[in-house]
Amino acid sequence: MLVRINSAHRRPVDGHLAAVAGDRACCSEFRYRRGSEIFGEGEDAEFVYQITSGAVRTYKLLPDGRRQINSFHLPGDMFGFENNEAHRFTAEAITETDVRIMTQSNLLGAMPGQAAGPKNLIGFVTQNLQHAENHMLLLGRKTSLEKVAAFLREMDERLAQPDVLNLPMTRRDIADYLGLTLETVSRSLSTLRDEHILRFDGPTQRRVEILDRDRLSQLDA
Amino acid sequence: MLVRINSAHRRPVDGHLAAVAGDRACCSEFRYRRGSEIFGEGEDAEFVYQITSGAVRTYKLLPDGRRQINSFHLPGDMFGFENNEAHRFTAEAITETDVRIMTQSNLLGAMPGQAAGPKNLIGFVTQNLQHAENHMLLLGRKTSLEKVAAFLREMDERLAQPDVLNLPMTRRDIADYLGLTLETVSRSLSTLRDEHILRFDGPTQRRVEILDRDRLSQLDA
DNA sequence: CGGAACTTTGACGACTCTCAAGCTTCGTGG
DNA sequence: CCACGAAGCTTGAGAGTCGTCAAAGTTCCG
Repeated sequence: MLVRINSAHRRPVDGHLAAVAGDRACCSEFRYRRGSEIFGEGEDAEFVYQITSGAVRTYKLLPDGRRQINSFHLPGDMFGFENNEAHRFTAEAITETDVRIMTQSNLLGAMPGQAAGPKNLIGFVTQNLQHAENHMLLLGRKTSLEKVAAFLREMDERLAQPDVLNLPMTRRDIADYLGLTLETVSRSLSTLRDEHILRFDGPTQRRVEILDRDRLSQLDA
Repeated sequence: MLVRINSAHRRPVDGHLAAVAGDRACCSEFRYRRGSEIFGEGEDAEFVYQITSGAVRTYKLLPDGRRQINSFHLPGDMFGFENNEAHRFTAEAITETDVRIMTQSNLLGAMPGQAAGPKNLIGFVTQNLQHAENHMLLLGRKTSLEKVAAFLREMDERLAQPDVLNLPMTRRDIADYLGLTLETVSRSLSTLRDEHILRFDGPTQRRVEILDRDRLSQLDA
């Protein structure tokens, strides 16, 4: 379910979309409910998205339902750019999520064609590629504990947390990101808790405090 | 070991590098011996490469030596483009390999800044990203037999073989590409042979004839 | 021609998955 | 605000897929 929350002409205040597009022809804002689909694999790619709040998962499915999550997207992240082709994966809101939207063609048209830098389209696609390359190493060659440790380090870094990680995704999401089952994720987290590398904060199991970043790094190969 | 085999001003006759660069400022040619390194992870990215004959593997290593091969590169393929940064993985010649080389800066300078199409840099990086996304699904969620079947389908398609696949890589290379051990790859191939889905051609085990593409596809999820 | 590299196959083991049960948390509606 | 049902999480026991270790045969290359 999609709810429009702003006028189509509201101007963005900061972030990549504005930087990339040169702050023009931008952006509608939309809100997606927890679990709702933003776009589906195979659909024509009409828009590019940037998260203002919430979190998004992008994934592929096998015919029998096995799922591989490519990446999690957090506030500030851009996703859905497809270079004038169909979406190659599905995007869903993990929690209630607000996004800015602009059309792919506006983004392309607004792009000056210059070379390097993280703010242009090549830099954007290259960042995704780099993440995918690192993730292939994780999926193909790391143990379950190493995978979970790497996941926590990634979230720790991306959420830039002073204190407690507030994970938006379920154990199953984490499992499908790491190529594990949710039980194995749970067991690995329990192991890290027993080793006093992390602790769970409060009643929920989604709030995690990293107690020992050094040992966490050691575990991640 | 690197051997120069052509004048620096030989003009390319076809393929991506020429198309991308607009057929100018191109290309020296070099030959690499079996197993020699073309560039190393972390090195400054000076050149972009296109294979004229042979095969190349690109991979990352964990500190303890576990290896994940990102991709195999075959004649016509371009690799090594890094958008003005350091190489993110190592590239090695699998067999004796001839490549065309041009500098990254020439490639960037020669690029007109326009938008879509598979022949420009964004299209090139996007192709790599797409391959990586498919490979994450394979690594995270497919069984050993599905992985080997997918590998054979990929090679069958890319080598565009009328008859027999002549695989340049060892079982260990295949294993490190699929996130398996060489023994598991060997066992899976034997299973496919026993099922009359493929047969080995001649004395070597590197020449494979696909006997039943339909059943091979079914096995690949 | 000889040795190194590669491949296959077997036996065994272990890491991770599957299946299951029970508990906790969350979200919705009364 | 509380209650209830659904969803999420943990933990255990057992099984299975794939990895490890080992040995022998084959191919390749100098």
